[in-house]
Amino acid sequence: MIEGIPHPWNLPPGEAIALQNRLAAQVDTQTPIDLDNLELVAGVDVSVKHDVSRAAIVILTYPELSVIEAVTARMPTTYPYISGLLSFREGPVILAAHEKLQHQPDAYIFDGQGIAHPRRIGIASHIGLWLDSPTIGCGKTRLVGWHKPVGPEKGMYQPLWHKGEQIGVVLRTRTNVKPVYVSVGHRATLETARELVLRCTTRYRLPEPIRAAHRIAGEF
DNA sequence: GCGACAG
DNA sequence: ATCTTGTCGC
Repeated sequence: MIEGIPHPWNLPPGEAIALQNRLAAQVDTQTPIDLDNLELVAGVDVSVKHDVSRAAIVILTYPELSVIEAVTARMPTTYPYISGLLSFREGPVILAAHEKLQHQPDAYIFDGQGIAHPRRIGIASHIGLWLDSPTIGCGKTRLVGWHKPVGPEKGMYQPLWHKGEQIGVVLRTRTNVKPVYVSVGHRATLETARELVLRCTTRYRLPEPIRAAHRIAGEF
């Protein structure tokens, strides 16, 4: 049972923040993702052009990382971009795309944060709760938190801290290339989240599921 | 008041 | 996110 879900998405900032504070308590950061029996991984991304949001969800086999399904959805962009409230802007179009999915992935990797968020409920956590599924946040830049310098080689990482707690890791996915921000979305542990992101990364900075989703979300 | 601020 | 070409470095 998940209290507070479903809920409306077009909430004024003040109410959106109050909702986040209620939902954050229900995010599961203790259940490991079963990497040994993982078969399908999904990548989620949204592009916005001329007030039209386009979401893409791509399903890849694991560990081969071959794309076997890709769905998209588009709708007018209504909610403004407000730092900390990204899920209210991109959530609806992501869920619309999700309804078209034929396969059921074992885990989703989002372009954005999980609990590495001021109220511990970034877009990956919020959508993870809504779908009651394992999700991981993998952002290209930092929203909140601080960290020591990350070693230069692929696989090295540093804890990401915020208000005395570890909210994620800053992970080097490619040697000598700017690291990414990995955090638990929902129904995952930080260790399994970091491991999956790394295992889904080949020769580029971003993990394949996100690259594939980004590519498709940006198409015409 | 000043600076920060996912996509 | 989006506006936008070439260019430096491994």
